[in-house]
Amino acid sequence: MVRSDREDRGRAADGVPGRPTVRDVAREAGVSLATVDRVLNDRPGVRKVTARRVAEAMERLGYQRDMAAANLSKRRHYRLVFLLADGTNSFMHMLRDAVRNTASFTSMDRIELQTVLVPPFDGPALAAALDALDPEETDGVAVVATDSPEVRDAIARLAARGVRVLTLVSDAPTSVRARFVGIDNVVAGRTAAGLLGRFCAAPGQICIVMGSALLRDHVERRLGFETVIAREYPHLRCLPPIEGRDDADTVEQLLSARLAAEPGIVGIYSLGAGNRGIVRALDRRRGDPRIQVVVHELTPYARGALISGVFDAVINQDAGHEIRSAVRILKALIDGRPTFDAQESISIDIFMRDNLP
Amino acid sequence: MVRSDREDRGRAADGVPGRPTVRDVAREAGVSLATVDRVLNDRPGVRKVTARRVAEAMERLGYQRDMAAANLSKRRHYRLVFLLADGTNSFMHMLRDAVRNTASFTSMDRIELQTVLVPPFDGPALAAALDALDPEETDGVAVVATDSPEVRDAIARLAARGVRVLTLVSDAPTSVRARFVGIDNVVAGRTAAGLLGRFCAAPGQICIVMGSALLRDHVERRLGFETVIAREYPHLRCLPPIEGRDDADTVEQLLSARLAAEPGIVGIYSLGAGNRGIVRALDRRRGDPRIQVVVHELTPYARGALISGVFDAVINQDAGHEIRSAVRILKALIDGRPTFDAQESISIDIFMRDNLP
DNA sequence: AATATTTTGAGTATCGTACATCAAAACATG
DNA sequence: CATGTTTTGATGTACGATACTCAAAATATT
Repeated sequence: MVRSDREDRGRAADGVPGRPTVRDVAREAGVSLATVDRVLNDRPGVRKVTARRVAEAMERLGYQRDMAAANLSKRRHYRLVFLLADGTNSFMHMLRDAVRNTASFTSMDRIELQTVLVPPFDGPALAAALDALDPEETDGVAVVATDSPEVRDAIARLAARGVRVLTLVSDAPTSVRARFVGIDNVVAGRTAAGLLGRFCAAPGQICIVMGSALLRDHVERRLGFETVIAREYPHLRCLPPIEGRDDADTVEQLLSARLAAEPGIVGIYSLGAGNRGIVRALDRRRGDPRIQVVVHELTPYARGALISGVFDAVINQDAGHEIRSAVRILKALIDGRPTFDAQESISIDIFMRDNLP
Repeated sequence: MVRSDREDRGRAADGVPGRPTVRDVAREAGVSLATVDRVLNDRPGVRKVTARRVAEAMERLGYQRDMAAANLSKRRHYRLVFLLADGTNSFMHMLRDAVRNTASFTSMDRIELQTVLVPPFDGPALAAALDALDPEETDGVAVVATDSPEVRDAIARLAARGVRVLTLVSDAPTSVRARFVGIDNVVAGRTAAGLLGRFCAAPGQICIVMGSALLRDHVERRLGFETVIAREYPHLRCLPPIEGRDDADTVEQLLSARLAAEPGIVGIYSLGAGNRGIVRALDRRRGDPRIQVVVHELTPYARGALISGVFDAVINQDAGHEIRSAVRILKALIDGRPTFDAQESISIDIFMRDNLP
């Protein structure tokens, strides 16, 4: 009753079962190694007929280039740059830590990671940082994008000069970035609404706290959230969002004012950073009926607030996954390889007190 | 205002900035390449003083062996075997698919994956399958363990013959498996309780459906679940669990009987497989007050039930992550390398209608 | 001191690919 | 047909390690 399957594409070449090599391809195509090599690395001096013969031979044999050997030979180094936002944003700090952590493991694979910090919410500064990168010394870039025209153009310039660019966490969909690595923020907003809608049994108002309408991820989260609340939870109503610029003090001030002005608030959805401000604003109005709180990003602080019961749920994206995924995708883009998409989708994690990692 | 950090350990060796190689180590230690190689692959014929000199030289230079080059030279293949349960269990099918998918990508790294299916809930059969593996042709094994003495012993025998063994999804903690890859099932049970406790506002009984008390993961989930319900949701009471053997028909039959016998049931926690049986049993009693349902594993079927509103939440572990993690860990164990633990912890995913991937 | 044994050095081939050079062959052009 | 140009072949070296052989040197044993 024990069945067994081999999952490798074990092909017999000569006597040894190993994978086909360039030599096998050369023999199969009836050309020399040099020609196969020329085709493989598209170097000039091969007629298209010959090139096709080689390609067909590779097809027939199921030839797969051994990237480890190729890189060994090339002494190739992948030089990747991460452009992250500077400032007090805890999630950005987690991304920075993740880059540092990942770097120590990817150095074995000839992948070098570099972090560049730019001021937050500042399109021109980000564009300048992108332009400052030397395309001769950079193979790939992952950027937490501000969705502004300057940034789109700077990405286009980099891409035109042969650098692979992808956006991270916050997208700039109209740019020529090869890919976006991050969660679907509309879905994240919907998820928050699904939680908050169930948690708030009594009718009332929901206060949304966002960082900036310049950040695509914030805009998308708000959209998803408001849509689901309006459609599925008619007993709740969303107030116009507070823009706290991801800064705890600003958030505290604005939210305190709002809470004082609107006594009917039963839930808060904070979709950016500055969670300390939320806790401090809530602390001030002890005794009032319990407000349900859903926030984003499982920072150490948010974790504590979950445990103490101030926050009810946290929507999270795993910074480590995102960095590693960005590295894998950039490497694949640079190698001209396909990506393993199933592995690269970043999931929207829900954390409550009970399933904290 | 733009700061920049290099995260690679860029060391200058000669004129080129590359990493130190065996030649550098040999020079630094004042020995020949052959001796360095002997130390590196602990082959006999090196005095311990010399070995120490070499080790110190490697330390000083920060030498890191280039595994890609080493494997190229060794023509090493990592032969890994996955022992999964046969049968109708959808999650096992997802694991099988994940192995197949992963295999096509790991073959580039000289990693060959093989799947062996064994009858479910059958310790002796699993032990026999483990014993049937040829240690000469197997470098690593990942096994969905039945927590029984036969299996523990079989794992010990394999490990003693030099095969790296880890448990997958369901652990056998007292065995000598090098590691467990999977979620913390006690925490998963607690999470389910946190959800069901909030979803069930009215007092009543909770019906637990499990597969078998032989499976460690099921036992642990039950434990976590019952603990939290008893402690935090006193308006709910857990009935003695139903053992459905992960079989839809059995589950349907037993659950229907239970629902008929106990009219006060307000929630169901299904912690094993056989979700079709749950849906069918619930279909029979249309019109009665809505029962909240939390189940495990986001199979295509569970997905449909979430969308149609029969299930309220699904606790999931990502089969793809688990397989890839198992592969990475086994490879690291075989290479004698440290593992990147942050990457390898499998998270407990909560899915509701709103955040389906 | 003579011999046996262990430890070390030097050299070479190999893995699968990249890349450069030079000569030979094929093709095109006037 | 001679000439020029493009395409192809043959060959060698390199990448960073493994793994072997054979001889020399350093120890250990009697």
